[in-house]
Amino acid sequence: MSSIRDVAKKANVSVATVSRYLNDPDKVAKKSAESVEAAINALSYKPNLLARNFFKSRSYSILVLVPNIANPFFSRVIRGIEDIGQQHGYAVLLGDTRFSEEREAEYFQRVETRQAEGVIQLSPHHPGDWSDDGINVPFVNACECLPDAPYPTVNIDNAEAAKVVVEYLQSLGHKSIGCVIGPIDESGSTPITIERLAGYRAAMKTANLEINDGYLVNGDFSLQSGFDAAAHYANLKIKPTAVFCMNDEMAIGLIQGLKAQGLRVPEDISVAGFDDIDFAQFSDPPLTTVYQPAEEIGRTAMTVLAEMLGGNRPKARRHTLPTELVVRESTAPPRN
Amino acid sequence: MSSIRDVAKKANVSVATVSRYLNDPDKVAKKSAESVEAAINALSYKPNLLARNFFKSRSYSILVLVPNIANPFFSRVIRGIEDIGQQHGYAVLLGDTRFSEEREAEYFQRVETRQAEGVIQLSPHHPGDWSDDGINVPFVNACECLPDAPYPTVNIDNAEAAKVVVEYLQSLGHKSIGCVIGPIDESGSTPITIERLAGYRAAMKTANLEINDGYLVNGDFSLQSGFDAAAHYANLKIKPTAVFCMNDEMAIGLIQGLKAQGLRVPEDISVAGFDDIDFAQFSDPPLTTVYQPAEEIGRTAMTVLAEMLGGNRPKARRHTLPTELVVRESTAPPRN
DNA sequence: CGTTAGACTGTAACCGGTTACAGCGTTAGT
DNA sequence: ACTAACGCTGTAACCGGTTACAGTCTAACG
Repeated sequence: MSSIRDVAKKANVSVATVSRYLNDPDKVAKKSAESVEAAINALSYKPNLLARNFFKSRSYSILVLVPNIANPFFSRVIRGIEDIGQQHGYAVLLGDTRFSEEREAEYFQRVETRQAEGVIQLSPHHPGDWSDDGINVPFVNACECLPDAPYPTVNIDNAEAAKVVVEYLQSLGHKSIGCVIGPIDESGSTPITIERLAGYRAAMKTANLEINDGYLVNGDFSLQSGFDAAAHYANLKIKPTAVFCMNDEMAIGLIQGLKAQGLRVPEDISVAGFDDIDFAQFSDPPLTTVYQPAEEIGRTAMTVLAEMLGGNRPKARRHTLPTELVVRESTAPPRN
Repeated sequence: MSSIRDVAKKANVSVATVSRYLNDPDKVAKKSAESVEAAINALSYKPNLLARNFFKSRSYSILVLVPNIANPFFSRVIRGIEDIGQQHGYAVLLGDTRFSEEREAEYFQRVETRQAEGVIQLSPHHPGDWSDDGINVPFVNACECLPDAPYPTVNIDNAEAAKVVVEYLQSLGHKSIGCVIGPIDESGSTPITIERLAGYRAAMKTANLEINDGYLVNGDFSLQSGFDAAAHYANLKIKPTAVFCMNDEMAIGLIQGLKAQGLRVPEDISVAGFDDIDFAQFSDPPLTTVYQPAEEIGRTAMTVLAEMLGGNRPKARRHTLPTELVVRESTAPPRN
């Protein structure tokens, strides 16, 4: 493998000239530039970025911590991150933590050892979970943000969005509205579940509607857990006439489960989801849900991180992106 | 930021001793080890891996080129790659190429400049597309392999798997069997479409069944393209009684499209997919498809790449993983 | 012609690890 | 007591870029 010194020798110039040619060609005389170029081609020289990055003490990489990359919502966020990252010259290091804090910590090491310059976290964990002395690395949280986080966050107004969905169900005339919730951690670090639940409760309270026992079912954001929830609802003596699911997978699973139980959607029970993943539009019936700008969340997070890495204080600490209720056919007025 | 020399000074030993302590603690006397440890803690020293990697001329990263990370099949493959990569100490650099060869080339630069040690390609492109002198970097292709590729490949027997699906449809009594195919590149570099099509044709030929004009519809692996294909089939005078789709998204889209056209699945038309993504089980009706071991493909690809990076010739050049027909309810015998 | 500014270039130090090699002290063997 | 072997340690070169600084050459100016 040829080095810059080989090129310099071949081109009869100094290494400094070669380096300058590579980084700022205007600084070298045309004649030198030509012979350097020729030497580079002759040796098919590629600068060793390991060396450059070492000297500059930069890795031009950022780490994305994601609990599950197979989740279509997260993978869309990552697309957005990747897109802007690429534009700024940052490579994306993937950290699929599989909900394991151990793996998360392992990955976080990469930053402390300079292999990544910053982190975008898609889970609700604080980086303080691993190092006591606060956050000493550029860090942005997207999607699941703890309240009053001491770092920039990019997300949507989960409580408000959930409230809008539930209010929409109420506007159709529903009074018994169930909810399939996401996982709840006893440590309380599951903000999106908590926030969306708060939105649900707020909407119910404002409308003076009661939340019966059995309306709330635990899920884990998977299709299967939505499917399983159907059995629970089917067994209730007084069934809800509508169910809000905290993500689209659970909603789609629930719809299938309800059908398996002999219930029709939306005639017997309306179902609404959250996220608006691609499949929402093609479920049967097409799913009423809340659109979350997944790629935009990723793009914003990466933009903010790039700002921080560029040495600037990010302009805003909290970025709240708009959501939009998408009404499709899985919701309808209740039968009288 | 403290360096190894700071630690050495504080611990009253040489940098060599500190380095040895970090890499092979048995080599240093207990007394030295203790003072080094104390110094490391006092300074909260973290070795600069940029420096280490530079010296060792290794990045401990591999690059994954994927046309679209938001595709649930690919993201499962990546999970597998990531899992094994982590075990071997390799970080995964994500390269979402968005089907752009330009982006692909940009990412490939990372390898030539030593920022990644090897590549796992999930598209059908040869690395030779970018550099003329063949493959000089550890390279593994997964999912979409060109025939006679001069590098290790990990995939399934696409033709055989497609044949099995179509034969299953035939065994139900179907004689008019359509096919929603994937994108076909005029340059011919779309192996999975070509192979699955070959399997479809082979099954039809063996059964002495004709492939009418209009049976084959172009798709692009998206839900929407499957949905659109439904209109085409609905407009045919003689409709197929069954349709094989080259992936599950198109199959799910097709089912919804057919319903929108007033056709019932499977009563009027049977539909089969390919991949067995999570949503297949929860479509309505649940989708008959071919299970592809996505994570296992990723794991195998990473294992092979790690072998190559370890300096070993990979034991096998071609890894063909088994598939399995998964019969669900989107397929049934044709009426009368 | 002398001076000076400006364009370009080369030398060598530097980044922070790793490691070859030489040197030291201790112990064991004769 | 001498030597050998062994365990441990420190010095300094090295990896391949970047860049501060000093130096050379040319052109323009008075």
